[in-house]
Amino acid sequence: MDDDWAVPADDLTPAQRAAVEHFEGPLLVLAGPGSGKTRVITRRIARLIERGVRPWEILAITFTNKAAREMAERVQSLLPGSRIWVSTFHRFCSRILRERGAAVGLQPNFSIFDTGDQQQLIKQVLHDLDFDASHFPPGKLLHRISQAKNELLTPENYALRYGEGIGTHLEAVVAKIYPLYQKRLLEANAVDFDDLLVHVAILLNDNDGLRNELDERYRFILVDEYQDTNKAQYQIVAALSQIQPNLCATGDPDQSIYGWRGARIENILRFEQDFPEVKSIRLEDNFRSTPEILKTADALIANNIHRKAKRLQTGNASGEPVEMRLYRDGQDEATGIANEIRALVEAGERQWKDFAVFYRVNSLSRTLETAFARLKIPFQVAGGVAFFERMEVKDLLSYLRLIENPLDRIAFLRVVNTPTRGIGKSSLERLTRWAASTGTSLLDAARQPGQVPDLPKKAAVQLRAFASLIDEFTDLMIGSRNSPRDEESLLDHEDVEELSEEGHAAVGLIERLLRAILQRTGYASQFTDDRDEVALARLSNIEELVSAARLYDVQESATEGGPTLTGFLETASLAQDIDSLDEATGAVTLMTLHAAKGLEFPVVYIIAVEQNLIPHERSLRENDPRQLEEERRLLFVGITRAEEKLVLTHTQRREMHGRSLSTIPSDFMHELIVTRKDHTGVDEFQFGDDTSSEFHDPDHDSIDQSSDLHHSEPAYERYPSVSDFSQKRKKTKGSLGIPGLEGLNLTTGAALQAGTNDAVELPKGFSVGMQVRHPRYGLGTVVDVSGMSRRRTLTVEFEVGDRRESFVESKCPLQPVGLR
DNA sequence: TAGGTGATTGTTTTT
DNA sequence: CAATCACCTA
Repeated sequence: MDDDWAVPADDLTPAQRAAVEHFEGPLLVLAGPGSGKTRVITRRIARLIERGVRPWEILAITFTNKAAREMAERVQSLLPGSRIWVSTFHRFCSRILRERGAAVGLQPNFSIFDTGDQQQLIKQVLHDLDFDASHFPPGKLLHRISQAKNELLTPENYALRYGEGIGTHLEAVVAKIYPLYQKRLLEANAVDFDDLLVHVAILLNDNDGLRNELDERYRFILVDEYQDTNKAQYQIVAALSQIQPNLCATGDPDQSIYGWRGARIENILRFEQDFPEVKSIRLEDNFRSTPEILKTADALIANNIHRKAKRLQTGNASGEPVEMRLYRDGQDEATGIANEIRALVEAGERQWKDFAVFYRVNSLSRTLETAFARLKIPFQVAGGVAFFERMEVKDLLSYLRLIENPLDRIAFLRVVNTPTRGIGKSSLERLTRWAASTGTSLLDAARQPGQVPDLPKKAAVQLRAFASLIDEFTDLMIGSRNSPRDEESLLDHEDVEELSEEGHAAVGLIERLLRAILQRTGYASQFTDDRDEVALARLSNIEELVSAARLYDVQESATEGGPTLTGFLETASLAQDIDSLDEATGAVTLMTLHAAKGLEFPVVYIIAVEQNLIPHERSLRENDPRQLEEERRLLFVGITRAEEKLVLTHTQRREMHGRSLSTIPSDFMHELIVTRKDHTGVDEFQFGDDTSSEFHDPDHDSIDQSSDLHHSEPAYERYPSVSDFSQKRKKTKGSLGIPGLEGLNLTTGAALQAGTNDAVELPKGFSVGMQVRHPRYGLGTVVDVSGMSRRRTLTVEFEVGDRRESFVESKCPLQPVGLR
């Protein structure tokens, strides 16, 4: 959707123009998919500025960082020099809290705890309260606490509502855990994701002065994706729109897909009651998709009962029918899609970046990734194992966190013995206990280990050394801040040389700090000894983190505040999966349906349209029609991302947790207007040499069973039996335990998995000289085999890049080439 | 104390 | 199949 800013307002529809031109007072824009909502918002902001509103009086909230960045750029390019602040709710709240958090007990350098940090913290709390973590899974407790926070329930109020004897057993436990959890967060000068919103909501609620000040300051507020705001976000927006009710909410109830994390679709539905003076505008013309795609989207969403009916119309030219394909299994599905994409690109019809593949759960990306890699198709994956959550990245970030916020006990415990310094579990236990009893922070306790009873001498020495190390880093940070161009004594020769080779670019604050940490802790050398895949991946992640730091340094040095540790850590904490996506990159995009919101692609595949995935098993459990409707909306969002071509797929069998299970078609299948194609009779090649022209176009063999299967059966009467999942698992489990099989190395673990119910497959039996293929490194030759049994190790020389790698046979993703 | 092993466990989606 | 965890040994 390219905006042509040169054209004034005559490229807008009447409805769009009305939204752009509306000046003061509340405005609700109900925007169907592809109706030019983003363009309306940017235009509107520009128009406000034209009318004399100061850029800093405008607050624009988007759903993603990426959208925020793009929106700021668009406004900038429309009205050069007008910098407006666009951000996500979480980022906005974080900024408020850095400035005004004292009232809720936060210092400006507070840490933001991610899910992993929360888990650690809740485990400590359970430990301290003598609860058994195995009986009260931390994840469940955290979920409850999160729900409570989303409802703005403080620990006290939660206890009042759900305390002993009032709620369920679990709730009673949460009522005990939650207060201490919250106390520990504040003691660590930290917040979790929910707190960012909750603290601000409470701040605004309790502090009229602050509320009025900010209300006046943000005269015009625009909130996108309003259908996905939760109670806290609602309250924040409402609090800032009292004196100046110039609130513009945009969104689409049919695209509300975050109910599970507290989003309230009602917020948008009742906007008109909340702001009686509201001007409401509906954008119903779709400029994105073909009529075929729109028709199937409309047919699907029409099955939602709790919904305001809406027209979806387009003047776009007719295109291909929407396809519903059946494959045999996930492998075939992935290979089939990969082959088709490759063929279309090679025929010159499409570019790689025209394609996107969506799936319901992240785990479905793996098969796709492997197939794409094998067929040498460039692709990018949104999310998956997020970069900032990788172990080595988190370790290094934890050093930074501890430097920034010495009270951050989670960060302390993470790095105090990383890399190992001989500070063991029991020493830390003693340290922690003493610190708690004296009210000392862990880092301060480590500075005076002599005070801690029963601490082994070695541990005491090491703790003191660790504390001085952190002090060193802190000095470095302060020093750098004051004189960023000083020569760094902590940098070793290599770094200095590297620097001078790169010219005179001064190393920025964060990069300098990271390099110092790496150098002084020897962190990276843990991985430099090994030459295995994992170690290499870790090293490259470290590299990537340093690059990210450098990028941040460079970008921020242009701003008034310059780079700060807080800023960098915040960027890392609030990073989103899709931030890293790059439209310009010539690659196919893989992502979850949730991540797809707000995006568009010429060709879209949605895979695994199967019962228990779409709709997801967990949304069927409680037999709650509202949850089912959210699943339907999720599929609706996916479908409406497609511009020209849409292919939905499902399979007969699907691998889950290493088991192959037969699938049930999605209930939504019958609600869609699609052309069905059967690809199960087709032999998709698996290990073929892809230099040959063995490509098999499935379409030529496929049977067009029927077109337009549009049943009108209501879906809600046919909930599936979910239980057979676990039953099947138990049944097959026993057959795997064939005694001695693995020890004799008759076969690999992977082959065993594949051949469970039928005959055990032949062993892979790699031998020297054999041609093999690796999903990432490509073709290679086995040059050495050593070790026995499960230690059996292969060394492979790859054709590309002079690469030589070793793998443990039972674990490596190598495939023999030329075997069937 | 560290590192490895075996066993058990789980599990949507994300800030 | 992972990731995590409790336990075991050097």
